[in-house]
Amino acid sequence: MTGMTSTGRADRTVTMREVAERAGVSVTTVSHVVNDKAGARIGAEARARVQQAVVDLGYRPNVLAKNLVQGTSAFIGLVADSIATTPFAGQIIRGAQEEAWRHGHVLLVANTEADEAAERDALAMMLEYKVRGILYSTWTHRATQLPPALAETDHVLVNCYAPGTATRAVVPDEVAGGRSATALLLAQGHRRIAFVNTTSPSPAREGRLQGYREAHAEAGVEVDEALVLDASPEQEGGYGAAERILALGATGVFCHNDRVAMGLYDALRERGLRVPRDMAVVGFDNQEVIAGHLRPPLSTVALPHYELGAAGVRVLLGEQRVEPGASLRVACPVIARDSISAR
Amino acid sequence: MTGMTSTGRADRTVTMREVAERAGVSVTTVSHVVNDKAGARIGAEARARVQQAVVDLGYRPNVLAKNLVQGTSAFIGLVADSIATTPFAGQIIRGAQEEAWRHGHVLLVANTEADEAAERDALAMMLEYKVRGILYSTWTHRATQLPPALAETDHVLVNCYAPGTATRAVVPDEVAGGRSATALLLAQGHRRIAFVNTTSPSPAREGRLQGYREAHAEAGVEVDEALVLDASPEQEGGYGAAERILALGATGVFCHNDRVAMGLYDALRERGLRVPRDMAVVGFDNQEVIAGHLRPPLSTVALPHYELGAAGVRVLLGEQRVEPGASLRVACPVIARDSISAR
DNA sequence: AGTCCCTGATCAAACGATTGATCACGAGGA
DNA sequence: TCCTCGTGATCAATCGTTTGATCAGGGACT
Repeated sequence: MTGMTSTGRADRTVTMREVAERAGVSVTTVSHVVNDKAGARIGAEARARVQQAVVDLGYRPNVLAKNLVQGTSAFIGLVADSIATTPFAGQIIRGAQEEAWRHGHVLLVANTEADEAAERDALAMMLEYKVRGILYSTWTHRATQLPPALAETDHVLVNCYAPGTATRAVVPDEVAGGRSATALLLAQGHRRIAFVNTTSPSPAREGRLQGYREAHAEAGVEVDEALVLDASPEQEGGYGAAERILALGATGVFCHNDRVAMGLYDALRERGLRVPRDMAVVGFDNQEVIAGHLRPPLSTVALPHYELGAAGVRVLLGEQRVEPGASLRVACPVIARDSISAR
Repeated sequence: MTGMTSTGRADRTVTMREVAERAGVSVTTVSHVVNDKAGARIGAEARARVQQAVVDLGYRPNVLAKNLVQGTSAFIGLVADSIATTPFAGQIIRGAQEEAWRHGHVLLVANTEADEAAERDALAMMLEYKVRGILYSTWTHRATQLPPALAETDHVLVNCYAPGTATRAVVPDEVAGGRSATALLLAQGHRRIAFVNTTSPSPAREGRLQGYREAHAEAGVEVDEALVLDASPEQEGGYGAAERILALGATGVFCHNDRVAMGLYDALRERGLRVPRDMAVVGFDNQEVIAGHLRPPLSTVALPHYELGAAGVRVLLGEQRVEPGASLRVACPVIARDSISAR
């Protein structure tokens, strides 16, 4: 426990008692000084001696001991079904971590890769660490079932929701996002706007479609249902949808996501068509690696992953109120680039 | 501390003493049963009573208390200069987290976004939690300076290194990676292979170039230095390099990364050229969103981010030995797709 | 001189576990 | 009958803090 490591560093851990001895005071006094305890009466001289001893010895308080006696921990658990299969899931973590940090809390992360046993273990571990609460998040926005252990502590759902329960959730506002994306094209004067939706049922599919319709309604433009297509939500889907889109006489396309848009770009280019002159394109997700660097850069709507994580923490800590069973909808910001009007 | 929350869940935390009382035994006995303590003599009957009490009460051991008395914590700190600016930094976290988990440890993550104050805070927090050690990681593979606080505990560098120190590091094997990428093209019979390197000095730049040379040497092919170009390491760089590459009469290109390759694809397509018929292309990074979904899918070399994180943990825990001051080089796997030979 | 009240600091009991030492007791051996 | 030994379980100290209660020693006031 004590001694030198292979790298020659002393790893003796300095305790409060040692500080007290060196400063010639009691541990109580040290505690008071270190924590700047309000209402504690410490003489200027003793205070100085303690502070000196702290730096001399390189004392670091032991948070675990502190937590133990205070009965509170500053841990927040984050369980994710997949940390990094997708680029932006990381942003949820980052948002949660930074927000937790701001409130003096520490994030305990576990990725379960949708493995039920791993999930059970992760939850058990978090409960053993007496977390203040748990954020349960999924990679895609979707409905989910809650593991029973979650009931043992406070919890908030992030990027998912549990229908029919009293659980609070934080999710992206798909409808408003779809509306924004469509409005972007409508504002450029487009009237025949194709929507390449995903084939898989999800809040994103339903929500963005509804947004597409609402935007048309707001602009007083009738929707031609034939313009709404389905395609697999990847480059291949967009590539394959090009033919149909062109046949429909659309002048603008709202793609379910940026990858679909990327595939569509390829297909258009192969036909000698230019974006946005021959076809205006809007994506969804703002997947940095893609959207910002296509030719021309893609207009899109961002999924607020960072904000989802951060808001989740705020809800958990009671900083932001959400009714039991309700979902907090986080706005999806519009990122306008050159794919809708040449500059 | 005790009571009902807004979600109607009891958050009373059950202690070992309560289990002991219900089972009619001492806490010592409970401890022995719960931990399956070898050498402890417990009668079958008492053991059963304890186990029953544990499930009845829903007891969860308090790890913090356990750590305190045992003087060890199961925490490993991971400080990253940027968790999610890049898609794959998340993989380092995932690798570290899962490997830590496998060894019964828990990861404490902090992202500092290259902010020195944040970094100091993060390190302080980790030291206060009495971490077993710290993984210090950077987003790009590069040399770095170590913050002083790192010396207070055991540590390993991940994806970076500190020249002139005794610190151990885990980094990708850039040279071997560059060699593999080039060999892929050489094996297809290409003899004039352009290399679009990055403009910014880095181990990646130097290493991959060296690998490019070594592969040629191994194949007995002379390198025409004119074939080695520099370009900004993004889509734009690849797009802009196309002209020069074509002028050089190259039949294959090794791009510094997948994004460069993506830009090059665009430029080639605009000229009516096909990959790989007219030009074979190899990337680097295996950035999933891009490489797997270009047309045709891009052959590339993967950066082993997951492995870097996992290996970092193993080195820290002494599972894998690395000499002080040395770097463990992790292989970069080749991902062969259709961009080098049509199928 | 006695009382009251600050001020500055210490005492000692927690917190929830682990663990070496100890104990009660009945069986087996001499 | 006495001693030893093995079994099953408990005692009590400990880990590094926090915190309400307590204390010593002066003034200031009556």
